[in-house]
Amino acid sequence: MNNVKIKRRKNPGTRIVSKPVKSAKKRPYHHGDLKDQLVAAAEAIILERGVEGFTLREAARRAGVSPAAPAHHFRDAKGLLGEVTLRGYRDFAAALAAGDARGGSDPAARLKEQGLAYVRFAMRNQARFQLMFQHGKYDMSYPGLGEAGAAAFAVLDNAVHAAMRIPEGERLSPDAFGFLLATWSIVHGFAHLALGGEFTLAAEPYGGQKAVLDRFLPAMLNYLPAPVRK
Amino acid sequence: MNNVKIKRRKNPGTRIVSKPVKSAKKRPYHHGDLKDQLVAAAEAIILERGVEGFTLREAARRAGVSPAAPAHHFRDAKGLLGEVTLRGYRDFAAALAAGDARGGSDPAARLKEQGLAYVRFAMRNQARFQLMFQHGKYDMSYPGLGEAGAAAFAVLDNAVHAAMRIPEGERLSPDAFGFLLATWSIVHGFAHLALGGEFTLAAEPYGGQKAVLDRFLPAMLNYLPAPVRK
DNA sequence: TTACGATCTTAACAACGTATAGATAATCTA
DNA sequence: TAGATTATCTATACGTTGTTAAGATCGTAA
Repeated sequence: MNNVKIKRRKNPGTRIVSKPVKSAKKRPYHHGDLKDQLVAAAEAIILERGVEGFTLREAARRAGVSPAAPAHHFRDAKGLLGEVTLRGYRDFAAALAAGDARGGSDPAARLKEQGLAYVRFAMRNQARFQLMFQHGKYDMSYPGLGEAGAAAFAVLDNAVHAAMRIPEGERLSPDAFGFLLATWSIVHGFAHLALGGEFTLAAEPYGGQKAVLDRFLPAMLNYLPAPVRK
Repeated sequence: MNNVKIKRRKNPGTRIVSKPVKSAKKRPYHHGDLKDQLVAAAEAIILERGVEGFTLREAARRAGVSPAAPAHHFRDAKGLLGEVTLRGYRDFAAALAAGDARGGSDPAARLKEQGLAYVRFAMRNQARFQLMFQHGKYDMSYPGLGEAGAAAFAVLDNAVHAAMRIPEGERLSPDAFGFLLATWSIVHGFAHLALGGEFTLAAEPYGGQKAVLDRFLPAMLNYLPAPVRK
C-alpha cells in the first residue's frame, strides 16, 4: 500500500505545490497558522488522491513543517482527520438546516430540500463526506464529533416530527421512525453511490452522472413516501 | 496511521492465530494453497481490524510465508484485495439472485426479497461489503471485477424490467430507471448506514440495531414505490 | 529581565510495501 | 528416467510511513 511516489521539488527555486505557503519572506521558526493549514492540506490531499492517499507527512510537507510538528496540534494522524471530519459535520448540519429552511412551512418540501442538500453537500465536499462515513480512518472520539453528528441528525429528526405532526419533545412513533430510516437511507444511499461513481455506467444512456443529479434525484425524492399523519 | 502493534506469539508452543495453518508437520518449502489462504487471511484481518487495519505483511504472516511470497500470486497488496472484492461481488450477485428467486413470480416480492438479501449480505459479509464500495483500497482493474459488478447489477435490472413490464432486451424508460435508482439507493443506504453503526443511537428506543434489521427493514421495503406499469 | 510554556526541528525506531537475487520444488520434455 | 524449465518461496534491502524523544526557538507573563 506504499506506492513509490514520484520525487518532486526538482527546481528548488520555483514555486511548487508542496512548498510552504509563507515561502515569500523567510519562514519564521514558528508557523503561526499551522493547525488550520494542516486541516486545509489534509482536505486537499484527500481530494487529489482519495482518502487512502492521505499521509500525515505529506500534510506537514505542504504546510512547510517537519513531520513531528503536527503532534503539537493533534494527538496523531487520526486526530487531524478527526478535526477534518468535525468541520465536515458542522458544515453538513448547516447545509441541511439551510435546505430545511428553503422548504418553508411545508413538511414535505422541507424533507425534499433536505434531501437535495444532503446529496449536494456530498458532491461538493467529497473529501469530507468520504471521511465522515469512513470509520476507522479518523479518531471517532475526537472532542465535539458526537455532538456535531447528533446536531446533523436532529435536523432530519425535527423535519420528520413536523411531517408526522409529533410534538418536538415527544418520541417518534415506530411508524414515524421507520419513515425517518427510509428517508435517511434513500438519500444517503444515493449520495454514497453517486460519489463512488456506481451510477456512471448505468446512467450513460440517460445523460450521464450530471443528468442523474439534476433530473433523477429530484424525481427520486418524490418517491419518498408521503408523510402519513399516523 | 502506523499504530504500534502488540507483540504476539509469546508462548511459541501453543496454537496462535497468526501461526501458519499447516504447522502440524514441518511446513514444506512450497505452501501449496497460498493464494486461497491469503484471501482468507485478508478477510479475517479486515473483520478483526477493519479495512484500514489490513496489511499485506500480516496476511503473509498468517499464511506462514515471507512478506515477498504474495507477489507470486498478486501484483501487489491492492491486487490481493481485488481478489477479495471479486469473490465478494460473485457471492453478492448469487445472494441477490437467490433473493430474487425467493420472490417467485410477483415482481414486487422479487424486489423486496432482493432488498432483504442486499442488506443481509452486507451484514453477514462485512469485510467484503466494506471493501466493495471502498474504491482506491483495491485494484479496480483486477481481472473479472467489471463483469462481476455488472452481473450483480443485472439482477436488479432484470427485476425492474419485470416490474415495469419492459422486455428484457429493451432499455428502461426514464421513469423506470428512476425507480431503479431509488430502489438501489434506499437499500444500499440502509446497508451502509447500518454497517457503519449510524443507527445505533437513534434506534436505541426502538429495540436497537437488531430490531431495526428485523422489523424496520422489511417495513421500509414496503415504502418502495409500488412499481407502476408506465 | 527572566522564567516558562507553546511551538517547532532533528534524529531515530519499528512497521510497512515492494523489488532483486537466489533457493527449492514441481512439471515438462526428450 | 534424466535434464531442463518454470513456478513458488526465502533472504535481503530500500524508501516511506507514523510516532517518539530530546533539544532549539519564540511569545508572553511574572
